[in-house]
Amino acid sequence: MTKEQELLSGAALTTFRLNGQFLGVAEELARPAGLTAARWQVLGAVLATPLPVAGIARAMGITRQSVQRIADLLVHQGLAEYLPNPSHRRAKLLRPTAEGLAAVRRIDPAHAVLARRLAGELGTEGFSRALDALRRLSSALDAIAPTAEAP
Amino acid sequence: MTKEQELLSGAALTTFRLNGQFLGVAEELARPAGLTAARWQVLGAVLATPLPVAGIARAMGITRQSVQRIADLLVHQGLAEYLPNPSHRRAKLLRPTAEGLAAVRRIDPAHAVLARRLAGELGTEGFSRALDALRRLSSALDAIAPTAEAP
DNA sequence: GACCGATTGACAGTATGCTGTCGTTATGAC
DNA sequence: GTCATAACGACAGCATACTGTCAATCGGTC
Repeated sequence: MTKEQELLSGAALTTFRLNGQFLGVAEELARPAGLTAARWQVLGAVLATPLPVAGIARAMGITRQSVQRIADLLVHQGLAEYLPNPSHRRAKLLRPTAEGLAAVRRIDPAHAVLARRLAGELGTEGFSRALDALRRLSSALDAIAPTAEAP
Repeated sequence: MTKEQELLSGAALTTFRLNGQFLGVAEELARPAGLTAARWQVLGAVLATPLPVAGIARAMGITRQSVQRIADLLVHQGLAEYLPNPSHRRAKLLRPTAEGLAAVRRIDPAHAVLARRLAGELGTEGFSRALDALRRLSSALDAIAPTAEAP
């Protein structure tokens, strides 16, 4: 195995692990608010401005179908609602309800505590550089592995 | 939201995206060899030395149940086999068959090409530093969020 | 104004990972 | 040597994400 291959495999494997770790803590943070990590994430995506399901999917980098499922659950749960979209009859806009907003806000304190602890481990500076590294890696993957989205 | 919270959310969100990207490329690489990303990963874990399912799970940082499922599929597919474990009657050791080894080797060339392209984007040095950042982040999460595994 | 391609939501099927629970097997304390 | 505890595999059920397919809608072209 070449050195580059070791780096690629290491990065992928570590990312898989990291994904599990972040998912775990997100799930823990969200549970007391009656949310799951995925629902928190979708709700978070429309906190600032309502978006259609496909738009949320693009913002999150996952498929519309996955977001659709979560969005329907959120609406059914009363944490979000669909608004008519003036510019597209089918693509209704998703927006959190008051209850949904309250749920997200309830997560905030524990989220802040965890963020502070992590920053304590890495140093705010190191934390910031780690995030940069993640973003660069993601961009590089986008650059070399076009997801068949290039028309 | 505090600055630390922005960093934590950004890191989590970017990791989720990165996970999807690495999973996607791994799936693409593995498919021509008749493997999936998960099967490739499990097979890769026992290339050097046979391990019981629970051992693989620990090495990969996921649950034994998930590994068990994949391992059974690999055995059923003829790509791996269970060996009697001298030191534990139930915990049979998983080992790739000749066919399993061949499948993994078939992935190698495309893997090398992709690794080289990614290294071209990031620079080998930058790639290496990115991997370090991933590992530090993972360790920091381990340090502050014990997965209830501390007796 | 009619047509064509792209976007969107709906629905079905599949892969992966998780939790929870149970019986079996090793390991260590006594 | 016995017994409690931990580790392990087996099985069931759930959450998330993906692919594939189809009909409805929108936007631009002619």
